[in-house]
Amino acid sequence: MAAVDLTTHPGHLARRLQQAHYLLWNTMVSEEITSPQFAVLNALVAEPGLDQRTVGERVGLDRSTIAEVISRLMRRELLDKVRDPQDGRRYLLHLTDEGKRTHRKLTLRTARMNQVFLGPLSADEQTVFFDLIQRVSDAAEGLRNPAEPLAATRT
Amino acid sequence: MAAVDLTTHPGHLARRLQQAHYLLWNTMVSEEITSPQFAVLNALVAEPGLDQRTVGERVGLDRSTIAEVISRLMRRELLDKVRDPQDGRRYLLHLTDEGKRTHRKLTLRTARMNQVFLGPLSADEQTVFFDLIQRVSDAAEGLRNPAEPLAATRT
DNA sequence: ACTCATTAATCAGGGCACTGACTATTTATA
DNA sequence: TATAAATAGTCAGTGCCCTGATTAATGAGT
Repeated sequence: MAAVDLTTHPGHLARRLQQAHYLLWNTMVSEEITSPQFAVLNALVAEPGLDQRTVGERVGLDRSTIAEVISRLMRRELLDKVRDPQDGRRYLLHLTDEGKRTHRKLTLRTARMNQVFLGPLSADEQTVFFDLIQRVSDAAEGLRNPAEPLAATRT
Repeated sequence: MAAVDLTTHPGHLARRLQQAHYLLWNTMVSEEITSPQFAVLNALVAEPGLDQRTVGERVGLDRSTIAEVISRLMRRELLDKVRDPQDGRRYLLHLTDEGKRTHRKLTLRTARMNQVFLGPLSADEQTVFFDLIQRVSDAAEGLRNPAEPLAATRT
């Protein structure tokens, strides 16, 4: 009795959206490099020499996941990892030439894919789409660290 | 050179949205039962006696993933699996009493969680949110079986 | 200097998600 | 009826994603 309608569940919709994206990425962008891997390449193009933790922060991956993604990128020789001489705990990350080349190539394809993906929406709707998703994500993320507990409490 | 802004990439946003949801689910709904597992329970409340493949279709999981999810639910004794006497390939799935109880309990919690999750949006915005995500997902899903190769050349 | 807390990274373990290859059963057809 | 095609489910392999425990290096306070 009383089954719910999953199409009114944002979590379910989020999962479906990601699956749809995964599918399109695979056919239109790359079967080798995944979307999270591209995000890491992109972060290192923007800020070469970041350490692992910070890259994870930039692209939204926790310490364990980022370690795995980086090890795969290293296996493909798309980036290098060097101990920080200033701080022996850190590894500093840099793209190889091959890594930069790959990033440039995929940048074009992702742009095309995004157009197809968002094709069903008008320009205005696309703006709203970004805005709404971002606001929901940010708010939920904000609940992580009670820097600003919404449920009262001050002290 | 030329790093892109990931906040304009729907795939990246979709991933972040799902992560945000995962987090909230974990804290507000259950640490034992996951959102996909709940979706399976829900499908079987709506239509008892479905076979594996069809359940997967209902909740948007492929044959391999649904098999894993079901085996976990069976390990927790939330559902039963019986060979279809009419068709020896199929397994027919039914919730146990415990499964029904769990579904009922989680239904309440997910409703509360969805309210928090969507809290940042007005009622109108929530409607738009569902509509936009759904349209994008459906369209991408429709591209699954491309009549023509979209990998290379377009004409 | 020495202890102690913090921090970067790793590891173990569990779960989700896909593809491609394989088994077993059913069904269509030659 | 014998065989071929289709279908349900499993298995192997890869990758993403999280938590909790551990290790190594740093930095602070005494």
